[in-house]
Amino acid sequence: MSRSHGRRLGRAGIRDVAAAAGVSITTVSDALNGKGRLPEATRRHVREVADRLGYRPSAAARTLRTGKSGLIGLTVTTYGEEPFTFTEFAYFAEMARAASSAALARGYALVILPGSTRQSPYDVWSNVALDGTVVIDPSDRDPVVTELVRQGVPVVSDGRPCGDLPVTAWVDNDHEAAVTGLLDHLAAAGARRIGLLTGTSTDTYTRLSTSAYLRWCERNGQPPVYEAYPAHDPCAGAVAADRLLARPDRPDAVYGLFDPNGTDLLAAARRYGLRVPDDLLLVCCSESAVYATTEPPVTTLSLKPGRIGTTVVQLLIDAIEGTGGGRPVQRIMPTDLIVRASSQRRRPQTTISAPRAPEQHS
Amino acid sequence: MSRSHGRRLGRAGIRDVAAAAGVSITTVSDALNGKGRLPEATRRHVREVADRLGYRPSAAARTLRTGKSGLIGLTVTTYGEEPFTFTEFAYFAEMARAASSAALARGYALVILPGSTRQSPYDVWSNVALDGTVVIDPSDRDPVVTELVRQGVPVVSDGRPCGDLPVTAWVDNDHEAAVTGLLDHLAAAGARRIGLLTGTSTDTYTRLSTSAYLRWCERNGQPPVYEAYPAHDPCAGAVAADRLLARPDRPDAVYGLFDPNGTDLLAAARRYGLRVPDDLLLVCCSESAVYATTEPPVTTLSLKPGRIGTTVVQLLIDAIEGTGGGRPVQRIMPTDLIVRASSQRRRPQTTISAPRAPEQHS
DNA sequence: CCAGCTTGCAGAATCGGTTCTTCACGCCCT
DNA sequence: AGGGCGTGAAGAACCGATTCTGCAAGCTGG
Repeated sequence: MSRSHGRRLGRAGIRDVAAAAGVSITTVSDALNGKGRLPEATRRHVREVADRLGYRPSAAARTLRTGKSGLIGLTVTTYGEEPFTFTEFAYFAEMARAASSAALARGYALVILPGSTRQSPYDVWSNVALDGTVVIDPSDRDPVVTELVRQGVPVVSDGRPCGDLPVTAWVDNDHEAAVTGLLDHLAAAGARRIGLLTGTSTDTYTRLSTSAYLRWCERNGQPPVYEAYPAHDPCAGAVAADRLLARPDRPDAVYGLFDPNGTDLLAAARRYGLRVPDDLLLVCCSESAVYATTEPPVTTLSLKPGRIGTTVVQLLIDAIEGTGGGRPVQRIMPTDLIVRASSQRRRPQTTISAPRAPEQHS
Repeated sequence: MSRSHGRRLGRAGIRDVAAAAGVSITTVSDALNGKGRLPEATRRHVREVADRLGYRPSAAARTLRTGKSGLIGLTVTTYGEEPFTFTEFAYFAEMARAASSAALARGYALVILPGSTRQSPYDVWSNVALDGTVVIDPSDRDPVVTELVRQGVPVVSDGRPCGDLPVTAWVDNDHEAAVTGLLDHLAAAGARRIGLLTGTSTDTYTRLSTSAYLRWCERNGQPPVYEAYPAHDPCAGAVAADRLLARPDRPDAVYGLFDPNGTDLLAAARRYGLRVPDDLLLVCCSESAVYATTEPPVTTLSLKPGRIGTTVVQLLIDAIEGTGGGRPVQRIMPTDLIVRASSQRRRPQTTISAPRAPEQHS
């Protein structure tokens, strides 16, 4: 049974299968991969023997030979010490979930990698064979991206690349349209002075959203009222929310760019005795479901991270497999304004009904 | 400059470096890996040439030769169609973040893999070379785990394995102690009849928590009051919360086993005109920061997923590298009851205070 | 002066598949 | 009978590193 190969404990190689089936390794490979010219009988026989031996082809050997690993990198640009500090935790989680799902559906797996790279050629990045990489919020002249592209590895980014970063493709929301639409919505609900809670960092999301706000203010003859804070600091948000509502030119509506802004603003409003939505209209950008059940429920702008994750992966795999046509692609994805009580002057429905009325004796 | 190898666009191999440096490939390998007997001058020279050529060793080749890929699988048992449907979304996200971080710190990367496997030897699982795998909530006789162990791949699980699943090691919370402590806390706050919102599924978390509740009730002479619902259905939770508060033997305190239970119960309490915490004490198990800013803030039981993720990965890498002693290991991790207003009869502090106390992270 | 050790490096086997090339054989057709 | 063709399968190169073995030169000590 055992060949000269001396049977490494528990693993059968292709040579073992070949020997056991009485054929050559070429035949085994062809039979299992559906290639070559083999009668169905031989294929079946080989498959049976392989099954019996519990044969698993070596991923490393296949990758070495074919140059395809079936692995896709996923990385997010980080600001602090931690490999992953997400200001948009729910966003990232959902995006990663969808991306992973889409990749799996096409036979690829996602590898989570750090945003930075050590200079040495022996960091994690070069220790894993990647067919391509997804980069979330790439920074200007990102060294990882530059290096990957130099190596000929396709890179697709979530978020427009800053500067002249040479990504293969990118996907992003239409942030300007989203902010404009949202401000129009608030204005239609009666807002006269809309404030903004924004960030101090220079990523494209913050930049585009803020400039869209400023332009909207200009077009509508409203003086901008905003507070900026370092978005990666969880405590700073609450302070900034407080500051915004403490201003002498207190806004009568606020849009918060980041996920926790909604609860922070709600808390700040309570402290100042402001009723939402009566005294203050509220919208924030969030993927979190909790805003459906806050008191009052808060209108949110969803960036649809699931759709983004799926699209990013599709584009990347298309590029990897050469299915994508070839030229660089950019795709703009729609956002979704989920209107709830916090942004409507006149509450749609004040009587509270139970999901299943407990007593229905009328 | 170019050798017989015909310079594949953009990639330099070890042979190219050897040729350019005027040494053998053995010397290049040894110099770059700090092995062999080489004078520092030669090492430096080789490193410089390698840098100049932008040499990156092939991960596939190294993996094939050494048998180590530096890759760790991460998988979660799923219940529905989706590769990832998390009832405990925040839990999983934080756990994965910490696990990824810990792995990266030790030179490994995490690969996200589906919970199931297609029968064929050609699914994603066998297409990637794994040094080990982390399994979250493995089900009874999980085929993936069984197969991996058969292949000699170390497997560490988050959550006690059901049945006689042969994992290398596992990590879990002390769910019984957590529930008992939490119920004691509620009783100390004045609760006379504590209700439970639990799940219908049979995973160990649900099982252990529920049985701890039942035993506590028995010990304390309180009749159990609970409602169970399919935890993977987001809507069912709100209905179950409502049902629990609609019962004739309405509890004066409730513990919810799942993350959304807090907001659901808060909403249900509002519908029935119950004030929290005056008429109803509330605790739920959650990793979400939103409960710090709800009205009122809700006491939560944190399972400390960050710590679990870190520990799981440490144990796994120890097993991979043989550092771990060898024998199977199980580790019980503490939980953390974050006491807020919802579980204290007498509100600790009603006056308006500074924005928000920095919440303890992980 | 030479055995014996150390130092510095090269050769070649090896990991386990994929795939290109070759080849034997049987059959059909002329 | 023999050339051409189609079929089934084997041989061997190859992917790009790691690593074991070997060997020449230089040095030391008896």
